[in-house]
Amino acid sequence: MKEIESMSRSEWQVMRIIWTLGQATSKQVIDFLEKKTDWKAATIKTLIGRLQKKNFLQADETKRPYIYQPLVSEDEAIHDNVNDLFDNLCCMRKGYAIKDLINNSEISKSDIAEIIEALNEKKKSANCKNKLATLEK
Amino acid sequence: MKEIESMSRSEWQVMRIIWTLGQATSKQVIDFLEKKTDWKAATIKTLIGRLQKKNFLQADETKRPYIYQPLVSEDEAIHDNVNDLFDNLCCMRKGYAIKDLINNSEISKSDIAEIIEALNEKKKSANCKNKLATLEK
DNA sequence: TGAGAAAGATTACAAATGTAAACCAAAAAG
DNA sequence: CTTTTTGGTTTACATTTGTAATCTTTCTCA
Repeated sequence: MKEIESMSRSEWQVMRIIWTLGQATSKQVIDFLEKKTDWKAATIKTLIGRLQKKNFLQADETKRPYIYQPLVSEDEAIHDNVNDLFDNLCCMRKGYAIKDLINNSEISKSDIAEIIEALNEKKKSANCKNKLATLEK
Repeated sequence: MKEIESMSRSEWQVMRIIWTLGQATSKQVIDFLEKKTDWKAATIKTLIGRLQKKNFLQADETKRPYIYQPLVSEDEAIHDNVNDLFDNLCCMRKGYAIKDLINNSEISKSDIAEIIEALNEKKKSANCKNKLATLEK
């Protein structure tokens, strides 16, 4: 598995664009990010380069404006990030955080249904460690 | 509001301990982290110092082994982090990610119930933007 | 009270990151 | 075909981060 943790915060921004578009040319990435941030084109180019070096991005170099494609999926990346955040979090807080997250997220009705489904499944096996236990290795 | 984003990954580890304990002496932090990581005591001291400088930690200096207290709550920090991650994520993916998160988390039965409650509330107002809309500023 | 241990402060330094200009090669335009 | 523009590569440099040793001030215990 790839080390998502080694992706820096600005690199993450670049990946976001490419994930959403599926693949993209540097121009596309630059156009989007110049609107959203005040980075110069050169900066974004650097970021793309680093992402390639770190093997998060791959360029199809057969035709000229290269087309960059992600080598990690957004799902995988989000998964790693969130889990890293939630790991070692006592379950009371997890519950709270998930609720908070849901309250702040737009989700579709069908997804809501699926999540409730998953929760009902969970209910069967729910059990909880105490606060301090979460600090142990 | 504080800029949680400026907390580095190792600093986050330190905060974790202090959040969980409520407050802590450097020794407590060091003891925990020396078990969990291979950082030297000096390293952890540096991290504590930086957290103070960044105003995430405050030391009660009235008595001698200082007692360090968080100046941001764990809930707030988690909230900022997760939301930052989920922001600009199209809602299909949010749904998926939340489900994934739930599947990988231990949560208590009562929290599960509360989350389901929150979801039912959400259901009423569910509506969704498309993928590309998430890239706009 | 004096010596050693513990805690806190200062200094150090390499690697990663943020930020970008400069340079070079390929494509588009005239 | 030359010129211009665009995309890609290299180089640059300050700041932050990871990692820690050392120095200094307090405690503590003999």
